[in-house]
Amino acid sequence: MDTTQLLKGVLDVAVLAVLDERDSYGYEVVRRLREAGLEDVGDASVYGTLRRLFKAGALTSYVVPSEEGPHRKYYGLNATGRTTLDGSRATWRRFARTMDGLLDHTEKR
Amino acid sequence: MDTTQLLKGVLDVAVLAVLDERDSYGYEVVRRLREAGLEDVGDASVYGTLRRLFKAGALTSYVVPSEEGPHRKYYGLNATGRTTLDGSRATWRRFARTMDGLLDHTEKR
DNA sequence: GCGCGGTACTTCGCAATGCGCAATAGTGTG
DNA sequence: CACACTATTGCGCATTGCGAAGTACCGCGC
Repeated sequence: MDTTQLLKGVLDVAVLAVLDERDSYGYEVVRRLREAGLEDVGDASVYGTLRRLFKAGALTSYVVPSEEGPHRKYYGLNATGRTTLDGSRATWRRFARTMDGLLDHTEKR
Repeated sequence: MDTTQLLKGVLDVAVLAVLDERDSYGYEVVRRLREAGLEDVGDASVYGTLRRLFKAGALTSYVVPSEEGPHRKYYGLNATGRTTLDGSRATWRRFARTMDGLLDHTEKR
């Protein structure tokens, strides 16, 4: 089953959530999301989302040269990002409950 | 808060769910979805979704001339539609629980 | 009869966003 | 050296929800 369309609009919150736990860089965010259960998430989507959120002013960014490989571009939440996260989390919960209600209500007995 | 992106990929299931309860036509589907809590759903989206689902072979369709207004194009689930609904419902639940887990896990204390 | 509001559907084109793919580049392993 | 893994960027595509406009049919009040 394809979850691509379900991810729309949710990837933002998901990325903000893992960054709220601790600063991270693209490649690692992908791994953490997949470990959390979002196994089908594409790497290009995450990188794109990070850039978008940064451009929207929700994230800070700093490059950390690594001696174990290529450099890493770390991202972290700023005040705006935390506010966005709180709002999006609430929106998600309202929405998810609405959908649950709709699907439960009509489910065959 | 904008739920447009959240609707992506979910409108299908929502429409299938209300049609599973009983046959309906576009205009009424919109009303029923809004009453169920999806208040921001656009009418063009629903009409589009109905056409898409019909084209995909999940729906039956029959026109009922109405003496109380314009004709109504009724849609109903066929076997394929019910199978699709069952699958999508399960997919939604798995996905929603994954997201809930991710958001709970990282929520501020 | 005429305008108005509500019902009901279609078509058009746009905007947002997730993704595949290719390119670049550094590191360590066989 | 070829290869795999890490790490990022850019390009272009597909999907899909939506706004706007147009068509059309109905009953109601004036």
